[in-house]
Formats: sequence, structure tokens, C-alpha cells
Amino acid sequence: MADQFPCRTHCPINYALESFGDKWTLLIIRDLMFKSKQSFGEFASSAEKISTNILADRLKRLESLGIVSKKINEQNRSKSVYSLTEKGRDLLPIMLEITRWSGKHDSESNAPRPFLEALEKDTPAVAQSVKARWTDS
Amino acid sequence: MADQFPCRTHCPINYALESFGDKWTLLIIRDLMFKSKQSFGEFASSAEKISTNILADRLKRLESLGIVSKKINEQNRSKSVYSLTEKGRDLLPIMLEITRWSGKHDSESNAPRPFLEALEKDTPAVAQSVKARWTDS
DNA sequence: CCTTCCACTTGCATTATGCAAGTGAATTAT
DNA sequence: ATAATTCACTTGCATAATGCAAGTGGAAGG
Repeated sequence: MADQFPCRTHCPINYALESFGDKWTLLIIRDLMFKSKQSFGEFASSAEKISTNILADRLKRLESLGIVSKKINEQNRSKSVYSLTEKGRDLLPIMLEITRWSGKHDSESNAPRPFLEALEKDTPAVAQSVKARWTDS
Repeated sequence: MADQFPCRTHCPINYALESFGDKWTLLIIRDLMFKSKQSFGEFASSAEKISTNILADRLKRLESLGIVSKKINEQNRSKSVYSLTEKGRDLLPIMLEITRWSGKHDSESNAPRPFLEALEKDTPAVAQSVKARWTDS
């Protein structure tokens, strides 16, 4: 923890909670990880309707934790570009296991069936294919 | 979702956040899952110092979500016993991946080295050994 | 220039959290 | 039998986080 956020304990579960234990942070990471979103406006337009002050706060926090990095788009200086760092990309297995759990226990889950089936069958393979989309773009 | 907690969306990440997306819930699950705690007092005594009103609220919530179940100890009726349901136990892979992530990225993590190494080497095997401890007790 | 777009900020009402103390039922000690 | 203790919560209130609507300010486009 960058130490500007003092930790209650260094239990690994607690460290994670202090990094992304709230109702919004993982949605931003989801958008970066699976939906190829990269701008403030795109995050703000997600279906869960995060308000812009919270979004700005969480992006700042994720940046200071080294999970997200912000770059200025040289083509259009008013449109900044957010992306996941390695630390952020390392959250992929957690995100996939969360998807698996929700897919199993939320009867109304909107996760695509084929995706859930692929996950059940071979999670690491799904992880690989997601990672592939990060490099070739 | 039992529907007493209306969902923002049925995105799997969001479903999970609405189930345990706060600073405390996963600590209770950790205590049940890895530390064999099962009573209100034991949860309250964890190092992170959850306050008792929040603890009571979260236990009620976890119960209504079907993640935790509460039983009365017939030996001592004033001491109730909490345990994970199947839905709760299904959180194990998520908890292990969180541990892996924090173990890698928190330089001061207090997760035992051998445990982290075992996780890196073969996460499913670690999962099996944790599950074994649930059945034979 | 003048307008639009984009990424935020600001102010304020509402809700959640944190803390300390209290309650009441159920064992345990006397 | 009665008193003290333990345990699992509740309650009240101060503080902090969130949600909402509107505003600001710089960069691009017309």
C-alpha cells in the first residue's frame, strides 16, 4: 500500500479490501479489463451509473495504488486515456473467479452462457484469451 | 439476489459487489473459511476491529443472501454458531486468488510464504486441502 | 470568436460507518 | 436461589462516505 492509505492489517484479504473493497472500484476495472473502455466518459456511462465525483476519486485512488495509469492522448489533449498496469492486469484471475461464482449463484446473471461454460471447463484458457486481447490492439 | 437487495445490474462483477462489496464482509468470510471462527465474539475479536453493530448487520445480510447460516448451539443456547453454506464455500477460489494477488503485490504481506508458494504452484491443490479441513471436523 | 465536448469540481442532502455504552437472555459461580 | 458473568446483539449520536445536480475550465471544432 502506497502508505498514503494506512492498512488496518497486512492480511492478504484485508489488503485487497483496502485496495478495491467498495461498491465501485471493481466496476471500473471490469470496464478496463473486459470492455476496452479507457476514458472518463466511458466509465461514467456504464449501466450502474457511477457519479462523476466518485469516479474521479476512484480513478485517482487506483492510480496512486499503481493499479491504473493515466496518459494524455497526444492526438486530443482533452481526452485522457486510462489503462491497467501489470498490478491491475494481475486482477484477472480474481475477476474470472468472481464471474464464475456469480454465474453459478445469480439465476438472472447476464454473463454469456458460452463464456461461463468455457470458464467452468478451463479457467486458465479463458484467462489466456483475455490476455491476448490486451496485447494485440 | 434475494430481491430484498435490488441489483443495479446483473453483471456478474456487479452481483458480487452487491453481495460482498464493502470493507468488512470478506473478512467475516475469511474468518469462517480459514480461521475456523464461528461465533459473533470471535469475528468481533479479529485484528481489523469491526464494530459490533456493523458485524451484526453484515451477518444478517450474509444470512439473507444464503452465504452464511446461523444455528443455535444446543449445548449452549446463548452461543450461536455461524457457518458457510455451499454458496459461501464456493467463494474459496476467489479468496485464494485474492490471497495470491495480495501476496504478490503487498511487500509487507503477512501471508505465510509456504502457503503463497503452494498457491503459485498449484492453486486447485491448495483449494482441495482447505476443503478437506471443512469436512473432517 | 463562439460553441461544444470532455474531464473533472463543488455544494449540499442523504446514507453508511465508527464508537461507546446499554440491554436482555442464558450459563456459571456462590 | 440469587448474583455475577458471558454472549449476542441494540441504541444513540458524531463523523465520514456517497449520491445528485449543477457548475467550471481548458482544448477542439466550426
